Amino acid sequence: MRILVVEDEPGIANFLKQGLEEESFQVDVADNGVKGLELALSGQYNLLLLDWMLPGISGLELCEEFRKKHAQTPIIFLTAKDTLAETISGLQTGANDYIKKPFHFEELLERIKVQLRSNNERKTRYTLGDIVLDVDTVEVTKSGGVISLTQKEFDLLAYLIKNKGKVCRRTQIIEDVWDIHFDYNSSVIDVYINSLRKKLQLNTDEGSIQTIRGVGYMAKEL
Amino acid sequence: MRILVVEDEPGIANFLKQGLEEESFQVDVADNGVKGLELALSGQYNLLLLDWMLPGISGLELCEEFRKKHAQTPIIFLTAKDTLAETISGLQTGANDYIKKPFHFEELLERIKVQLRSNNERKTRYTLGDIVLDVDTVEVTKSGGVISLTQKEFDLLAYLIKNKGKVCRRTQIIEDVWDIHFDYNSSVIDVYINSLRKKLQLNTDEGSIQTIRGVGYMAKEL
DNA sequence: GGTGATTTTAAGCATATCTTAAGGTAATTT
DNA sequence: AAATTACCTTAAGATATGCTTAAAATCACC
Repeated sequence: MRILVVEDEPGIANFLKQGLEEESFQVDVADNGVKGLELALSGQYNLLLLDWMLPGISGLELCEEFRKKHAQTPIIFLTAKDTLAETISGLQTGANDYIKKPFHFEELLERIKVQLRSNNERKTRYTLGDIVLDVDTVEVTKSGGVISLTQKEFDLLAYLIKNKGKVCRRTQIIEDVWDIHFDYNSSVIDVYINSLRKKLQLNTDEGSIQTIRGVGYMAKEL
Repeated sequence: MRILVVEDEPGIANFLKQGLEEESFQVDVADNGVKGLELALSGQYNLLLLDWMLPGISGLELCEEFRKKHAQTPIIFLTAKDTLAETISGLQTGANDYIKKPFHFEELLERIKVQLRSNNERKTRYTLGDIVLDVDTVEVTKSGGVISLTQKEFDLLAYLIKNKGKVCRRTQIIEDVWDIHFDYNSSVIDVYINSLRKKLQLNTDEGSIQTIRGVGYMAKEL
């Protein structure tokens, strides 16, 4: 579960990052609205934690802009007492919850869990290194950039990533992705693996698709 | 909007009833869990406000029982400090939010509004770029000018815009817009997409309807 | 029942996608 | 080291999908 924290006060930002990482979330921090929006739009996060007052783009603007593209991702605002009223009206723009500063970390944590639970009943996004595969939008991005895949390419990649870390046998792949339940002798899989590796520029560096000779393939984080 | 308050302390119960009625909610009060469950199950409420500690059936049990029948109605717990930890775990049983006693009425009110908003989706106007679709008036405008659409065209556009940013599969569209629940092999969707794109002059510029080959279509802001 | 608007079907066309096949490369076995 | 096997890569033919148009069927209203 990846969380993006957009907060300009380093003290609070670090406190959040550390606390959330202890709860085994993956946390990125942006210290201003512009950077925050950029990161958020990369679409790799399961939840956004936004400070209301930010230099550059305000949390409200960030929220509005972000919502145009991503309707699902939950957003929680961190808000100081003196801007509470504004925040509340800001909830109309698409935030899911807010919490007043100063807050107990415990409470924040639970609010996060509520959002993730109610939203993420079904997992819709999978990652492999900096590759993000979104089942809802049928879209694959690598370091934020969209990679255009065909349907079969997408299906195969999805299958491999969903089974990331496990070897997928050729017979399983041909059954589950191609829906062929009898003997086959074809190199379709090879062809598609090849084109995936090309399009995603998978060499040997970061998360890649390994071939397990005599067995099949495996998606693996490095 | 009807709210059910289940609270055994008369002071708090009256305070809530009065405050919420001033905000023009219709409020019923039950002073124990059994009565509360009974009323709740009648299904006439838009939101439940449950005290955690109740004589008879506890708020937790009430929540669990109620959720079996009504998955949608939002539930907010009122919880004393010394039962906070329990409440938090209680959120797992299906509550949507909680608020600690003592609380500011303002905050409770806002949390109620958040729940009612996010749940009720009473949204009547949707936008895609400079296209505005109004469900109430069944009218579509683009940069202010009215575009005349037929019923099916309108339905399809509404479906796509409501799911903006998410891919709508052809099978889903044919189910939800055409109400066809068996196999189909027809190009109705294509025809209607075509006529929408024509009437709305959607080329590639601003917010448009993308075709996701092999899957379906997606309305997307640019 | 007739008329016009709306909805659906059907067919031709263009093109993206899928599959096959064949020659090349790398690993493994004999 | 040669032979064998499995995999990679490329390109071309086959297939499927979507776009467009026009005509047929259906619906709604008078």
